[in-house]
Amino acid sequence: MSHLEEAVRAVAAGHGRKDIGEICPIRDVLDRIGDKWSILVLMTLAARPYRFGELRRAIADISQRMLTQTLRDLQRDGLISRHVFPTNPPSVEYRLTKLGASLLKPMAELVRWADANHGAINKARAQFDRAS
Amino acid sequence: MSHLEEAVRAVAAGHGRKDIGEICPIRDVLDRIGDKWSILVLMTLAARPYRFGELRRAIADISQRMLTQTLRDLQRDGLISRHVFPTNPPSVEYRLTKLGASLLKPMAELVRWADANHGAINKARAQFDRAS
DNA sequence: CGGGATCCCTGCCGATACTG
DNA sequence: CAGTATCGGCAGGGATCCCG
Repeated sequence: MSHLEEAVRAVAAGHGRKDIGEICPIRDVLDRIGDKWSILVLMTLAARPYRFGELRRAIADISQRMLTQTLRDLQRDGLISRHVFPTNPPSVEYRLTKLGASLLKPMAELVRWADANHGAINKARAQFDRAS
Repeated sequence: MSHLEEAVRAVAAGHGRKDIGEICPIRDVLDRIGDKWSILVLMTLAARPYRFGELRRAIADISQRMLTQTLRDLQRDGLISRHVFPTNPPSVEYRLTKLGASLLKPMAELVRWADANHGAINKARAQFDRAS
């Protein structure tokens, strides 16, 4: 919890900067966690390597534009690796890096929490909405 | 990890629905985690209850519009509670609920991960950017 | 003090069409 | 197959003004 307190105090101090990312690497990570598709891609790749089209079919709702962009961002952050096989037609495979795999552990904690508590959340929402 | 696999397979199956939230409560939670201010507010409230103006000063970069909205959403989800004291001028206090406090634990894991690995991420980014 | 209402602009993201 | 390029809608969120 001391990391939290640290971050909090850094923010509380104002710190003279505009970009929270500068004082708090957490934002950086959360921006990736928070975006619409990153997690889904990482979770899918947790099972095994996938090719582009495979991923597209596996996630289904994602547009190819977003899949491309998400993959590039994840690769840029070193969370997945990209392997091109110069076949014809070309074939590209994506897989988790060690870094990416290590992120899955804390993420699984969050998933477990969500799974265990989304009932309570929905109840709270219903009650809140009833009161207004 | 079985929850992950489950979610993955549910998504992979297509499932015939458009809204991921319906098949995967994770999205619900992640949307809140991912938004710009929720976590910062929760982390701040982890230390002690805060009044509205106090929070505003503590987080500093947040606009009062977003603070209001973030607090309402968090309250709606049952993560924080709101206590009005009919003094003059009025005084409103926010504090974590048990549910909110329980979320802080898995979040701390993520924070720890981010803290431990943002160096590797930045290195990966720099290398990726150099290669293009 | 603790908000609500309004204006406005930026960036996310989907749809579509094209390329090696 | 595995992308890139372009257009456009619309929601997130900042700035500002107002109110009890």
